[in-house]
Amino acid sequence: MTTRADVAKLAGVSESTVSYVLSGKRPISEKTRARVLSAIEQSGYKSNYAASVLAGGSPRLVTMMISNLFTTPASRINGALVDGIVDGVKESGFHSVIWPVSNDDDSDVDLLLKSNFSGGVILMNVKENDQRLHLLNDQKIPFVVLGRTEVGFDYNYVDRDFDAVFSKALSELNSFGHRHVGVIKSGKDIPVLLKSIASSLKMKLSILDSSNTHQGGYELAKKLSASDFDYTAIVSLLDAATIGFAEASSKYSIRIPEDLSLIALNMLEDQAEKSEAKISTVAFEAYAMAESCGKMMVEIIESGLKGASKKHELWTGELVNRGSISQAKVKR
Amino acid sequence: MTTRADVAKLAGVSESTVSYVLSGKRPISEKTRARVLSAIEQSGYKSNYAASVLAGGSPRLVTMMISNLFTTPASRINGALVDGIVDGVKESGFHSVIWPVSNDDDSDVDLLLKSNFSGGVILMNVKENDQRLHLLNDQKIPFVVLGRTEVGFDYNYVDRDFDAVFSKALSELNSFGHRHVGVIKSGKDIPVLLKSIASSLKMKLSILDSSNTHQGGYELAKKLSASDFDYTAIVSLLDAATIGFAEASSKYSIRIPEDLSLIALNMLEDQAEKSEAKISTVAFEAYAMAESCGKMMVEIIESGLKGASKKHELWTGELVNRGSISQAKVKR
DNA sequence: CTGTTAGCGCTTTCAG
DNA sequence: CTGAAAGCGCTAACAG
Repeated sequence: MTTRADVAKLAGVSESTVSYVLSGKRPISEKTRARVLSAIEQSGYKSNYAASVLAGGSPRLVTMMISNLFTTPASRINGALVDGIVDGVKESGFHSVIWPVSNDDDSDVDLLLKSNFSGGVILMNVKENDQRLHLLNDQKIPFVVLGRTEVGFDYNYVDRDFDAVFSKALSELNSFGHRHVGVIKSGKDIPVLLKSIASSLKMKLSILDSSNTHQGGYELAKKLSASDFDYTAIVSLLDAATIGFAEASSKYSIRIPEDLSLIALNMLEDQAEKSEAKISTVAFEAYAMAESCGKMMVEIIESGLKGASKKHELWTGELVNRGSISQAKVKR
Repeated sequence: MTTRADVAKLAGVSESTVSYVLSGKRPISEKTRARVLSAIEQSGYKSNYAASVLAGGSPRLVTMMISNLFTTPASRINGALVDGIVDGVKESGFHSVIWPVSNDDDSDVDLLLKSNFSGGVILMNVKENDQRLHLLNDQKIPFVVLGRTEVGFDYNYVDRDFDAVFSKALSELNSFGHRHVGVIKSGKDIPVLLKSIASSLKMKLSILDSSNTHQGGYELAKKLSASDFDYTAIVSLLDAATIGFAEASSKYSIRIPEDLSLIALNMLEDQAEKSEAKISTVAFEAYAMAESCGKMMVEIIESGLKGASKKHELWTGELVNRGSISQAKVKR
């Protein structure tokens, strides 16, 4: 194991100089920098993470805490989010790890805090009043949430601006003359935001309950085709189900009225792109959003003790109208 | 931050004594042990991971390196494997993290090796002659592979015993009188093992190419129902596709001959259980297998310098016959 | 712009 | 059975 002492000797400088060319925390002449760098190269020196952390260097590692990583119905969103964070963090010169947590056992969270080897943590899939936020906040560990939940104190997060997202979708439909809109989602309640926007636009909403799977959407389509409904457009909050729904007509010859408009809200840009049925969407730039979350995290870690300012970032996404069933104006 | 010094003072013992009650590496009288323990309790002392690693304590952390965590078609297997490892490792008193790696960029792997903060690494989804194995082996970092690949040297792994798995499935079918069997898988080649077992049983195999998705299986069923085939049984290597295939008949009224036997090989026990169509399977105890992998990893880390013995563990799984289409004997 | 040095908190000899 | 003390490799004052 070569240490920074070996490198220093090899380069003919002091040990601290080596540290400083590595951290860039103080000016170094080009000459010595070059010598040190080549010495590092030659010796195959690898910085020792534990030592650096112990000595007070900020841990160049961010931890993603994701519950239900594998239990949620398969949707591509989670993957895009993780990928985005990983890349965002990496671009800032940090690395990230995923810290698996049991869903209903905080001992894992505890352990992470104890071990204290990560510079900060990114939370995903937060539950209502998620206890982890409280723990992290109490321990004064830098964290940012990808998403939001109400906990009674302020914290850093980046999230989709659902207000704007819903507005965009409903306004679009409204401008096409739609007054009664179906909402594809799991469960029977209507998101408050959606409801209030609809009411301000004087539009009526009906719930179309479905699981977020290709098959769920397919079955929904089948059910609808056999029923009498009087909404003229659909807004979907489920990505996988939307694809199943939209493809039901083209692939399995389920008869869905051609003039039924369909706008997906929680769907990745490229996911919509790849789907055979052309689904309109208020694009969810999950990857980019997560990437910015990663960068924000690093920024916060680096700003360190200077007082963690609470930052928020909201993402909307453009309305991408891909035509097909979604372009139809109301005829009936 | 309370340190072991604080604890020592509180308990009225030396610092090293605290360390030793924690590690159990030397005999401690019951009295002092109790005093120390309660001092730890009182002070809320948390051991500092970085310091412990730096001082030469073995890192109580194992790293899972999983490529393609999110790009592979959604199957429940990966999730079960990760969960199993996490739990297995945890039971041994270690913790695990997932180290995201880009698919075709070894810099992530490198970084992990450099930082050198994890006691060992578990590799999943290894490719043919996976470079990571070489890196890990060169660096003499303890690792075990969940799965197998040929790399030219011996290493620790736990894997399914496909030989036995294939044997079980084909023998079962053979005993029912089946002589020509379809094989659901991606791609057109037949696994060598499967082929040789079939030939020793004098059975003929035909490939049924499908993507490993519910829909892939569904479409396969549709295609088959419209074609003339003369195999009387199917062995499937794809979990998601198998479910789609089997449910095609019950849910979407695709006509599949009732006497067509179906045995799934890469399907979780509970996955088969939950599927509506009762699919026979040589159960893949992915969770349990992964759990044992995690334990093996810890064992190897702990055995430490004593020379890393190469261990292998093979899992088969029982044939679970759930009836329905799979119980049919050959009639035609 | 560079070197010296005192720790970070823990593990582990060595010496009772 | 228990203590004292020497580092592990690095960071960040402090001192030029």
